[in-house]
Amino acid sequence: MSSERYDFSAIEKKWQKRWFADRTYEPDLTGAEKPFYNLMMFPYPSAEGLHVGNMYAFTGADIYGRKKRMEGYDVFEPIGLDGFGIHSENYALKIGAHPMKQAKISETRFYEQLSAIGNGFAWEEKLETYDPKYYRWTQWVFVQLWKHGLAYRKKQAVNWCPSCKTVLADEQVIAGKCERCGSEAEMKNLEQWFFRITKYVDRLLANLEKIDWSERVKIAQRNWIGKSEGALIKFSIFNSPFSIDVFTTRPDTLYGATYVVLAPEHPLVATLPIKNRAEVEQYVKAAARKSEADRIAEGREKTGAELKGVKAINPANKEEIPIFIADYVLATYGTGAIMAVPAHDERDRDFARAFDLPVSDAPLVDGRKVVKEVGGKWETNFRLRDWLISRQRYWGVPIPMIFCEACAAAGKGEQKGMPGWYAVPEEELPVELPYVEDFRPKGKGESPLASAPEFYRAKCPGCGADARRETDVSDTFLDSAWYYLRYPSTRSVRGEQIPWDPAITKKWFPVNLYTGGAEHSVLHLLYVRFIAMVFHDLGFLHFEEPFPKFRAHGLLISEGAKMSKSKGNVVNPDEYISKYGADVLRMYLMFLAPFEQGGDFRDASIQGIVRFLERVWRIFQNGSVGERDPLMRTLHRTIKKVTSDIEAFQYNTAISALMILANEMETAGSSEDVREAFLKLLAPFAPHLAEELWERMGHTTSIHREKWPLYDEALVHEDTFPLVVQVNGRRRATIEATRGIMKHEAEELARADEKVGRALAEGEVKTVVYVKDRLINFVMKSI
RNA sequence: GCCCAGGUGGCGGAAUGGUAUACGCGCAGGACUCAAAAUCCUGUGGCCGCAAGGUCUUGUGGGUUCGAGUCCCACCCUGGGCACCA
Repeated sequence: MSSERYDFSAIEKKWQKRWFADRTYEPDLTGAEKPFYNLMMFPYPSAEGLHVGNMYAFTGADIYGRKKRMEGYDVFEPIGLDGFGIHSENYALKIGAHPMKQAKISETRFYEQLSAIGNGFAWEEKLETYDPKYYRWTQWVFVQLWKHGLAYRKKQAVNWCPSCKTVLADEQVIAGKCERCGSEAEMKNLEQWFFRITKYVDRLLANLEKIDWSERVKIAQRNWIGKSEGALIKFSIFNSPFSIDVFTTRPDTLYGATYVVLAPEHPLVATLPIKNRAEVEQYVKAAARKSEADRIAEGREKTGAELKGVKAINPANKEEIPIFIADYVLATYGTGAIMAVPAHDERDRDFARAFDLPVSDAPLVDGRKVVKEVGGKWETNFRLRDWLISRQRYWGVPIPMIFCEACAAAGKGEQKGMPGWYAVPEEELPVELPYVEDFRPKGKGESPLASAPEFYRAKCPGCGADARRETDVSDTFLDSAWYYLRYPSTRSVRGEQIPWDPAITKKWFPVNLYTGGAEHSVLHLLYVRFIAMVFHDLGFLHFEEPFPKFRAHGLLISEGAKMSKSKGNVVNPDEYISKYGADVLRMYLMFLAPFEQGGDFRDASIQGIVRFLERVWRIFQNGSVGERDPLMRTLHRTIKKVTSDIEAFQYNTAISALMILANEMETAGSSEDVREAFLKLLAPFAPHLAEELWERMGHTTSIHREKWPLYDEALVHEDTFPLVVQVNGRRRATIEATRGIMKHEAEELARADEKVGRALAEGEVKTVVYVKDRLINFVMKSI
């Protein structure tokens, strides 16, 4: 018996090096016969390094991919860095570094860490979003949207983060706060670039029914899209040519509408002949100053102002009713005006109470009929708004647009309604982000690039006159909205001339499995679907849903709370990898709870996995027992369980099954066959150890390219089963019985049991329920 | 307020409507050791009992069923998401 120690550190380093040199995880991108694209959300290297939560996510995805590879698929598991954008820039600001230099440092660090976790990454196809070779195509994506009328510029009230000093998309404002830094977002009226995601709203919603995604993520997208069906009803204004269109989902309450409310920003406010103009304008101004957060902080007490001198007419009962403006009505939803029904709507009731308005007790009517009677029109509204792309920051993809004063004055331009604006010609891409010493956000609604004349000076692509480049950069979520399309084409010869190679794309898409965090439900996962639909419609992609199967992993918490630096409970994987090894950490993370559930990281129980892998090591140090094998049935049961558990992302129970098998191998001994099969089952979870023991068994090729074991259904069960005998549903005995016995045989066996006999003697048997190969239940008459 | 997910031993968790508590952690006792660590063995939900055994137990209360952690109804609690969207 050898007593060689399990030197995980040497073993893991050895195999990581060998796999890389042997290109073990590099599929043949052009010739693969059974492509399987196993994609995981790439990390943003914003902080000190990889988070144990990243490792949790990557390991879970990798296990699935490793099994697929062993099932004969050509698995492609790429990795990269989402290193452009506010998160990386904020980190650079915090540590006083320049983001362009810091990116290189973070890159080295992240790639080192990502190498150490033992995933089957296809390193040759890695990409970084801040690489001009990559963002050249991000700009190209922008240009395509522009050319097809899906990118436009518009002045409107937008979210502004006073700390990040930039505008934000609606999706990046969480409960009134900036998604990145947590500052309260303000509203500002600014001219910005938008993507017309709302054009795709119907498909974004309808396709959710067709894709296999974690249900909670689908629900989040549905809520965010916020479809509601209702009616558009016209309220004319007494003695006036004007009228107000309102949107309501409850036309059946029309008789109870006792006043009308406009959003403070509603255009009619300026037009109507209002008597108390000064008072109204004061309210409009006050409302404009308020941030979302302010409004929430006020406890939603209703404020507003009556528009004196005008009255609206309820089209149902022809009554004259007052008109108000109030900030509880949003300018950006519906028509920016509502009919108020204080009897049926809580918000209207609150407002009516604050302003002492009468509440009507008019009964409900048939909504369909009343809409017809008053000449209303059925309409569907969505809460989803267009995607705000501009950011007044430095560290991002420059928006590839040029504005020409001369053309604007002459009304010339590339797109209707956008005089003076031209896309940078595609052959001139990328518009490279220049190194700028003072990259800090300025807070004046302009990017730092607006202070760099050598950057913004350009010639107009239309007329050749001196013109000015757009100086804002694009939202980071644009970088990640198409990255998955680039991976397989990064090394393609044609990848120099086109963003994604059509032949390779046809072969590898759509992505077979996408794994990532649920926190991106309405951010990344919505944008990426939108961009895919656009390129599908433009004929560049053969699919419109990029990820037919998506699984959200659970959240890994620590000490009962979400890991965060301020709480000081962030777990760094490095120390665990150096102390226990990547295989132990991988298995520990996967063992603590179901993958889709997440769990609490406690190092106390990591010892169980340490013991397990050391036991496995020990088993393989001892010789095998030869041909006759007592473990065949346990083995086949384990193969079945591990196979189906991996498919269902239930890695915790798969590991438990492996433990049971290993325990039996240690006590009963195991043959070569059992050992080989065991190592294969272990390989996705502990790839280094499995590979090492595989080699020591005399194999010269990688276990990760071996065939996944198959089970024999006939061997999954024992010949006997424990027959549970119940009397009135209470267990009285357990008898070893032959599988497949008939009811009368089981009954005979059961009656022969002394305790059962005693229980049956107490009454008369009414019925006997027999569940094959499981239990028999005597139901007594007395009950 | 609305929408999800969940509530099971001291802890993480396991259970196609069919032996609740698999697997692991922890704990207790034992073996090995001069000793410790490591390892191995045994035990480990509560209550009653010397024991055999009995009995109760999956957030609470009802229901369906021969049989409910699992299905139905009501409620309580925790975590997450959305939130003045008409």
